[in-house]
Amino acid sequence: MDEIDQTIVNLLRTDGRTSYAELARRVGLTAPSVQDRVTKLEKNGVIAGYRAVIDSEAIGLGITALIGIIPDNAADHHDICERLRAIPQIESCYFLAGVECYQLKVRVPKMGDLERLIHRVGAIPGVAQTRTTITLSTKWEDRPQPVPYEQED
Amino acid sequence: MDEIDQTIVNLLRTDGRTSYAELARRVGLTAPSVQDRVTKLEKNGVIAGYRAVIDSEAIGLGITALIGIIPDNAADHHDICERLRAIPQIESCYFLAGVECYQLKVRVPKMGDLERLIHRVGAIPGVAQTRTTITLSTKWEDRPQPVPYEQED
DNA sequence: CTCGACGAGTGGACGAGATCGACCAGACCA
DNA sequence: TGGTCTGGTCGATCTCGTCCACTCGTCGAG
Repeated sequence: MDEIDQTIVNLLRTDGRTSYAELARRVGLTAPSVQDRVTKLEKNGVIAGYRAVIDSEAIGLGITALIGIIPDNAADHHDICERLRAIPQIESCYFLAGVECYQLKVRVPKMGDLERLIHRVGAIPGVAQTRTTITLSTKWEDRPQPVPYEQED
Repeated sequence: MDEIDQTIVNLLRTDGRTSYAELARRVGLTAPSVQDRVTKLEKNGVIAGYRAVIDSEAIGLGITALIGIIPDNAADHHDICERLRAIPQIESCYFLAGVECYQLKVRVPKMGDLERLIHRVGAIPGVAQTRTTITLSTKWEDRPQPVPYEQED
């Protein structure tokens, strides 16, 4: 993970379809060696994948909400986590330090879907309470910040 | 935005580097026509971009936190939003319905960076109070859910 | 000091993919 | 009926991805 790798990561982070040839030009190497570096970054898990960024409203997922989960004392966290994972509408799931020990980011087409989703989450054993907040607008999301200068891997 | 477009979007959403040729095979068209569709989807803003998914710990951003902002009565939301946008560590920013009218997702290398960040956010005019929650672990993040069956663009 | 192994990069060759222009078929409408 | 528009195919060409052989430092062992 040297400076060249960082540049590659930064470039792919802002445009995941940048070709190896283009990356090679930017970092001053040839395409095969860049490809080699990228392959290693993928193997090491530094690059976990590539995604198209989709406008969720455009594909009918107009409603975004945040759901906090307060567990009860007997909660089996592994079980809760697996049950949450099975719900496709939950796009992100964070385990938090606090009373609300999970926060979910969910997207649904309609309010009715959100209501059903909240009930489904609330019905998971170990979930004592949920607290849902609607997002009125997303100012921005997953904006890549530059890789800070990094020691070693 | 017909069924073929949805398939293309779903494929690119899970693997943003899928080639046009591969997409063409999957949807039963030729590469040029798929390319044409993708170009239109990009123009329409349905596809907003492509990103490599990076393991933030691997690049030295080991700490993720959620910061809620409670504004005061005189808050100028446009101004707050712009000042927040200027802070690179804020990867996502949602405008919420609730007492905490913004929620930020931030990533920093060290706890000290988080502390400075909280002070910086708290110093923005119109911000009455902030509430920060550390994420102990990210179970998953930005998992693409399939495009629901959709009426029209 | 020399030898061999190894990691990282280069250069060339070849097949696959991207891209462009020309052409075609069906829908729609005057 | 004929014109136009949209969305598709086909084929040519150029670029890109990918594999392989080779080179060049570096490093440790003998």
